Amino acid sequence: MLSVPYLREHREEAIAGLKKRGVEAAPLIDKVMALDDERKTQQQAHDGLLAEMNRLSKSIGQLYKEGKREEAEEKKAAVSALKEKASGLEAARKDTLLALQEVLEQIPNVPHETVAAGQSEEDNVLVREGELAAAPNQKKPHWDIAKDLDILDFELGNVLTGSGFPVFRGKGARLQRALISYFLDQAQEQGYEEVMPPLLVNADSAYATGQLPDKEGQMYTITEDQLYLIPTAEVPITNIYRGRLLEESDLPRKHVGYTPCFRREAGSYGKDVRGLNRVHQFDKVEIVQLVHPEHSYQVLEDMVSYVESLVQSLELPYRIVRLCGGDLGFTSALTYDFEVYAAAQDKWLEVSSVSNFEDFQSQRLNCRFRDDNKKKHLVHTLNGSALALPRIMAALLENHQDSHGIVVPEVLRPYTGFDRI
RNA sequence: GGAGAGGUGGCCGAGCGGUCGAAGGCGCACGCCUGGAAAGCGUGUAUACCCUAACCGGGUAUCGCGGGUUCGAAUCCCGCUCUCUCCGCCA
Repeated sequence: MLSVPYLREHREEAIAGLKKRGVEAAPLIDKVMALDDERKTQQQAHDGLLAEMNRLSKSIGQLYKEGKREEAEEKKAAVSALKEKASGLEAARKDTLLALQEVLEQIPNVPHETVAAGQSEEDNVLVREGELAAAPNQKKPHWDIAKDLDILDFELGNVLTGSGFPVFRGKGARLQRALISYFLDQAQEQGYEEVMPPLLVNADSAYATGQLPDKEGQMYTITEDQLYLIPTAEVPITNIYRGRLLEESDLPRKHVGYTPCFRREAGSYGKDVRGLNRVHQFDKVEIVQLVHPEHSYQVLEDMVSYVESLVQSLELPYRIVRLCGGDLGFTSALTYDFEVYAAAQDKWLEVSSVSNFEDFQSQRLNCRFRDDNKKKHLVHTLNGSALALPRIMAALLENHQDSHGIVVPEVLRPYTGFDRI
């Protein structure tokens, strides 16, 4: 979330920026200021009272030592009286703090200056486009080819779990694993440290990366233990740094992780749900960086280039768009989406989202670094899918098909052990 | 899951209910010393928020977390949590 000092010092900038999201921020910011002022006043009163009580209590000890019992008893009564007053003040202060928190949680991140105003994906800006390869001579949707080749079973998933839980099998499963290994190996070459995090996280973690409270309905919940299935590896990986104080020389921290991701996708029934286009459990390799604020936008571009190189290496037609204000995630300041073209469906499928959150996440994460002067600053966090598997699989099947089956891209062959399906 | 032991500052380690944000040591920083270094000596060395022009000074809170007792708690009581040891169960 945004910090109060930021909102104080950059009020107009924040209002203008948030307008690009269609958010009317002025009333919210005013409320933040008012609550913060109230909080300060209350703290002053409360602290003063406590100081008085502390002074008296100390003197009581002294009085007892000197044997002045009566005087001590008098003071005891005085402190007791103050105590009641103090607890009232404290309750009020807590309420104010909670109210302040609540308002802050409603304010999304301020979009970067390059973000266009806009309401939906219609307003996203095309950044660049890969070459469109020659269309395959056969155009079966991936769910049909997959069935023909017996590499993917949607019906079986229905039996085991429910819709949106496909079962990969045979060469399909092998291809899936090849993609994961390939993506992990590539990221390691770029200096990302691999991690295998837990797939369940607690509420603190979900809160720090912004899944709670805004996106609670999107996560599967283990109510008995108050845990959440991760919707993305971003959550556990970023939370490695929750509450941490780093040295400037520790930066950047670069991590890559493969995890299954679980999403309820509530409210999206009927929208592009065929085949692998939208599923409840999917595999994804995620890259995460924590960097010095001065470098975060350079790093964002680097991450975009890296993801682009992955998509290119898979010989898929792609395009990169810069999300407009309205399409931007709550916590992001700037996001690039990667879409690949699925030839048979004649559709663009989102396969990666690369974002700079600036210090919006680290504020909640409370992850800072210390510079040479021992001053502490919030780090900037970034992440990106590199890549999300199902739609990559869909695009591979649709774009690399011929009448005999599927041609496996060159880079994956060392991993699959076969060049055709 | 059961039994026991324990969680104190960057680390180690003291701490009777009162003047303890916390002895001492190590480490670290700066200074002195030295041709230079080591040793030695000296000084300093937690975090957050509030007051303040101030990274000077002052206030409040923090000794795993949360409650309670008390005029006053690192010190007493209760709950939780984590670590270690033993037992049970188990991929």
